[in-house]
Amino acid sequence: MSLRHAVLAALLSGEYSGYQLTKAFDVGVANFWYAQPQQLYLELSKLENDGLISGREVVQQTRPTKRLFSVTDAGLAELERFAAATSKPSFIRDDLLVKVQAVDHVEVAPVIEQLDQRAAAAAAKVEILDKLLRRFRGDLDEETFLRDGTPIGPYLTCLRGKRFEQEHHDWCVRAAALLRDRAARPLPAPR
Amino acid sequence: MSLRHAVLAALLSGEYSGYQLTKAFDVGVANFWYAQPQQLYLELSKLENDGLISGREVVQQTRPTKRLFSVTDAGLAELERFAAATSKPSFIRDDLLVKVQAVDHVEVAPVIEQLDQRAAAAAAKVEILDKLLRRFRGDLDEETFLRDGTPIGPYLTCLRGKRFEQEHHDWCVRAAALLRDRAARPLPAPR
DNA sequence: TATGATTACTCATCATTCTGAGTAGGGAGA
DNA sequence: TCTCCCTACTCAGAATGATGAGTAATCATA
Repeated sequence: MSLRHAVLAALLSGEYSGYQLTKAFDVGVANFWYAQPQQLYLELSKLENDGLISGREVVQQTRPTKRLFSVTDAGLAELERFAAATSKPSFIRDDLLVKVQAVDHVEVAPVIEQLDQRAAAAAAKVEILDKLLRRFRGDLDEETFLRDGTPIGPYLTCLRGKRFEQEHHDWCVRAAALLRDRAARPLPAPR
Repeated sequence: MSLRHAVLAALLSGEYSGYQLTKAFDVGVANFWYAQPQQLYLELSKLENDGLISGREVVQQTRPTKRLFSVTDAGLAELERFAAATSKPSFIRDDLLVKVQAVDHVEVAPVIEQLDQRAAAAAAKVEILDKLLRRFRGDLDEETFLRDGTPIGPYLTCLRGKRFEQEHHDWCVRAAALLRDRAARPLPAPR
């Protein structure tokens, strides 16, 4: 039950509509959770029913009416409780890694292609996150911001996300180059 | 539907019983997937029913009888198909990151404590994976192994896992130190 | 003046993962 | 000898997440 808390945590940065959240979940928030729009809308209504967030309608002339949500005191208390509870260990769960694991026994070409695609996507993500980080810290340099800037939470998760993407990128590039090289040269037949 | 393929990929390295797999899923295999023992046993029986793996009973004197599974030709074909299909984007999904995201609004102490615990766990994981990597490559140095060694798949995923844990560790240590420092000094009240 | 993209959401259902509770025998240490 | 831990598994059901198919109005582009 943690999309729940991811949404709560995301709403701490201000009021958001479901739609805006779906956008945020594509960039910043995706550093610690990811979800489909439908899941977000569903979670938002559950959270509202439970009184952890409250929504207010905003009528717009040119666009459909939207509902902006913000965290209630009960929501904050729930986050407090959640933050103090023990968390599950983190782990990677990645289709592509499964494919690489099997690469000695299956066609390499499609795997290499996917590694290339991933590398490109990760690089793009790094770019985006870097911009986000710069926007967070304004004209402060990183060291200063980390010491005194606020909010520090989103900055730290963003930092983690950027590093993750960078590592992912580097690994993809390296693995792709390597597999390409091995495929080009004759090798002793894999068992 | 990918625990399925993770299990298949794991079984490529040889015959395993369900129990042995649960152990492997705690170390090497956890680099690309993680699952509870119960899930593994269930998945194994499904895979066997679908003819993707076949099991043989091994009676032991001193321990309970076990079943060792290996990938069938159909299983290999399924992996082949899977490897060529497009994969979903990877992302972090981590409770602790959610907590850090909210850290400006909740008690820091328990979050810091969890960061410490995570850092320690990640360091231990790095150790384990490093040993695994050394065992994989035997007396070859890394460069040579990456060029010519086999199997290369497990080595690459292991490498990725190690990097992930290392990054995770570093981030936890840094974030904990930072939050500790900020908590010790008086700061402008968070919004 | 179509066409497609964008904002803003909803509903239903399926797939997957997680959790708790058991079973059963052997070995090791107090 | 009592208890706990390790091997080796099973079953059922709850919780969580993913997917497909809509609705409906506005706006920009061709």
